[in-house]
Amino acid sequence: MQADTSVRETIISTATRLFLSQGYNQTGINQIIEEAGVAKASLYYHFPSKEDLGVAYLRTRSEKWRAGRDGYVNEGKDAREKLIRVFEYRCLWLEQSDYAGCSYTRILTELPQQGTKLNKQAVANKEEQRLYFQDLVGQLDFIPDGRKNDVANTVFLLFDGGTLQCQVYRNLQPMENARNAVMELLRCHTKA
Amino acid sequence: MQADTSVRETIISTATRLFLSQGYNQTGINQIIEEAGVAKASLYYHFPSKEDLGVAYLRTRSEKWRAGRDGYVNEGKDAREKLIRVFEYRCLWLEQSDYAGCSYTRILTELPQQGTKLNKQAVANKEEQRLYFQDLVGQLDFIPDGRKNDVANTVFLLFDGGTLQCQVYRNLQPMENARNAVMELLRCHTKA
DNA sequence: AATGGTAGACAGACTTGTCTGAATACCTCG
DNA sequence: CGAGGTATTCAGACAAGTCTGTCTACCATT
Repeated sequence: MQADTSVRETIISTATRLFLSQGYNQTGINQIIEEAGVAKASLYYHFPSKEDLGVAYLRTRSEKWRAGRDGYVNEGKDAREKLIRVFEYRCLWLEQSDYAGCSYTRILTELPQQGTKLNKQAVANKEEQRLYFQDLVGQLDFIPDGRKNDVANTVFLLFDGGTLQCQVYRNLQPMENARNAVMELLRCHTKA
Repeated sequence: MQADTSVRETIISTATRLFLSQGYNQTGINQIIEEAGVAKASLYYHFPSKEDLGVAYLRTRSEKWRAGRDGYVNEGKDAREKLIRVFEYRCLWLEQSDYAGCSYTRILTELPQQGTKLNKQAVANKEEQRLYFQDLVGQLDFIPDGRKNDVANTVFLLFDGGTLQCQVYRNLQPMENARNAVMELLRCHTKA
């Protein structure tokens, strides 16, 4: 088999589909290997345990998200436009996964026990998200330095709230509301 | 046994503690009966299945939340104060559960399969939450009728985002940020 | 020979739910 | 008050199925 359809990647993409649609805990190893069409020994050859597969799933998910996001967002001409475009790309992203929500959050909710490899990976991914917004808001020159943290926090809250509610209601309205709220928030700041 | 320490309620309160700290899927019937100090037959006498226990758990959680919230919130003198107080009570609530987040959201994430009793109950509880904010924002007379829906949606997004992030980061800062964002949002509308 | 893969039996632990059989509490009616 | 019937609770064995992970034995390509 070629590298782009290697067994390892087949396993990850099948696991991704199942974890997103059914949840991590409700997806068994046996279902993954059956639907991926690989042997159990092959799975355990590439991943020492289900948890390690879970970590690889989160890492892959994060890479894909960042790549797609950056490609879409960087077409915005300034930081303000870019920030709005994050929310618009999020809509595409959520639609693609059939409103599966945020994989990091879902893992954290399914496996709340702190300190495990999987939990740590999810927290790290969430942190990357937070820093991304902090960085982008930092580039908004019409916001005074003393207020940038507040704005970044609010944007992050709206992003997480929107993602969560899109998952719950299975449509894009909450994310569009979140985008509108961010636009309104920035408009308020240009006036004030 | 008296009604206030009935076996049924002991089971629910033990299940609540375990579901919140470990998650629904990762808590077995056997652990619940052991820690509650009741016989397995007693659990199945009161609840036909684990899922029914889960539904009772969500209902009880919702009742307690609404009672506590209303008691705290109704000390506010007007709708604006009340809205802020919801976020402040949420901080107390989250602290009490050791940052377990929103039980409805967690169930929806752990059991994404639509149509089950438990999933339906969780969606219904979330809907109650949404309507509560809609009602409260509707009473804000300084907001034009045409903008009330937008404001209510934003408030709901901040509430869900704050709850989620408090769960992730295990501290109250996100909820306090959410409260501040709501105050700012309302201030913006009094000016505009 | 080494590498990466297949098929599937198997171990051992865990899951929910059922069942037996007895004991206790409560409530109503005489 | 007392008796009988009903509702509730107990302890725990058991069924039937699930789960992760191990292992053997074999195959194909390099």
